[in-house]
Amino acid sequence: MTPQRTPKLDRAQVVDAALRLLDEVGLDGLTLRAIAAELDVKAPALYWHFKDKQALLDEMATEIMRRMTARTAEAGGGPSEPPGDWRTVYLTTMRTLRAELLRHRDGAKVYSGARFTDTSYAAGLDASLRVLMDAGFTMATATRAWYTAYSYTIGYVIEEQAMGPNPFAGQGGYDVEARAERLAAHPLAAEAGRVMFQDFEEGFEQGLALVLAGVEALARD
Amino acid sequence: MTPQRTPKLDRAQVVDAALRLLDEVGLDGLTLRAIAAELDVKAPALYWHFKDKQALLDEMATEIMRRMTARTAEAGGGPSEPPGDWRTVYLTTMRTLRAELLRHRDGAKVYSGARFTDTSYAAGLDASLRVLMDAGFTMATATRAWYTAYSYTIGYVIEEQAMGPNPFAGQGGYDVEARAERLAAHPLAAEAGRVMFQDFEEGFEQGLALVLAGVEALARD
DNA sequence: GCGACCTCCTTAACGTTGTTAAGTAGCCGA
DNA sequence: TCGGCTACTTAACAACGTTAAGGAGGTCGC
Repeated sequence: MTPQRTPKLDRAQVVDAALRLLDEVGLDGLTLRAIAAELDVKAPALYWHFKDKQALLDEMATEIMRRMTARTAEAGGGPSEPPGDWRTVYLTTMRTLRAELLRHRDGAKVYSGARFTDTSYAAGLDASLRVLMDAGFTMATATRAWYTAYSYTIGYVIEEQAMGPNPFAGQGGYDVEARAERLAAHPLAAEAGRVMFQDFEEGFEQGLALVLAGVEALARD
Repeated sequence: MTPQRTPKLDRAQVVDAALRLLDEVGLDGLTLRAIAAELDVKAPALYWHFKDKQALLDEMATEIMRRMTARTAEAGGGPSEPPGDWRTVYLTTMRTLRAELLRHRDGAKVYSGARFTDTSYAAGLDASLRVLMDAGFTMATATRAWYTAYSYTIGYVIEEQAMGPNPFAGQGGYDVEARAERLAAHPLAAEAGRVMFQDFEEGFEQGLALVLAGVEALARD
């Protein structure tokens, strides 16, 4: 199409195209040939910019992380603004993480299966921990509080996205009632399915509030 | 080797061989040809027992789940025995889940990427919820308490196993100090790495205790 | 202005993968 | 003895990640 003069591609363009394609075809359908086609290029061209497919996936995960820290920073105010309550920062960080993972199909799988290609996550983590420690937490407790919510969020979104290819389908993605019928012999488990898989948004908030309550309980030891 | 008379294989043997091979080669190396070779059989033979590879992976995840519920049941006593404190049951369930995921290389990835092939998980879930509700929890709160710890455990083990191919290597799998040096500009983030990645066993326990504290806080609303 | 060089892509190909089609050895009931 | 079912084999296919070799287009030295 476009005649394209000098360097057609750079790493950022490839990552953008790959993330765009991911939403259409999912992680299983994300082939190098398809990504290359999206960029009007042949597959081996990608090897000029990335060592192999895993390196591209790593960069995609890093990009997701960067967008999350950027959004967290603007939500929580710049470094010179007065930091809000540590609770607000804590909740906002995890909500933003989930939102950014949900933004792409199989986002949590891509994210959790990769290693970051740079240390740009450190600034955000540092800021989060600073807020907690300014509130009186020790290093160890602040880290544990952060990592526990982090693990919870990752695990929650993985389960959430495993329910259906498109999380935007909401309660339509998975037939909760059919599940309940199958489990007629175990009424509690059947009813639990309705609680767990009906409203993921609300479910995430409740679990996150639970974790926060645990942090507060630990803080007043 | 063995002459093998009538039906050489059944589904359970294939699943066992696949789980055994998984520990050696990891999820990426788990090919149908390799699994078949393990069973002295050619790859297409597996299609007699499973619709496709995903069906085999689903069965593997289901088997992991079955082993977990079995171990949880024997740890928590049979259905007729007096159930211990709900806290004990809650903690034991999640510890057993983690232990069973760690038992196989990439166990958490296999587990979280699959759908159960039967409803055998329902009995265990039912029992767990029953204990919580006998302790005074509502249906909604008991479910939320269970699913939050479940998500946390899944997320934690995924991160844990992502650190290195073999979790048994312990602190040797990932160079924590090299990470700290890279993050010299962000001292809190650097130190956090030591807390998060040094001792996964202890780290899991602390996070689990945190979640439990949150459940208790919610219980006395 | 010309050849050498570097950048960035293409064409061609390789080995491996999941999967399907077709065939076949052994058993079982009629 | 025959037909048919079960449980496998052999052969083959398209698609995948990846590598090797080459070529177009620009830049630089001289």
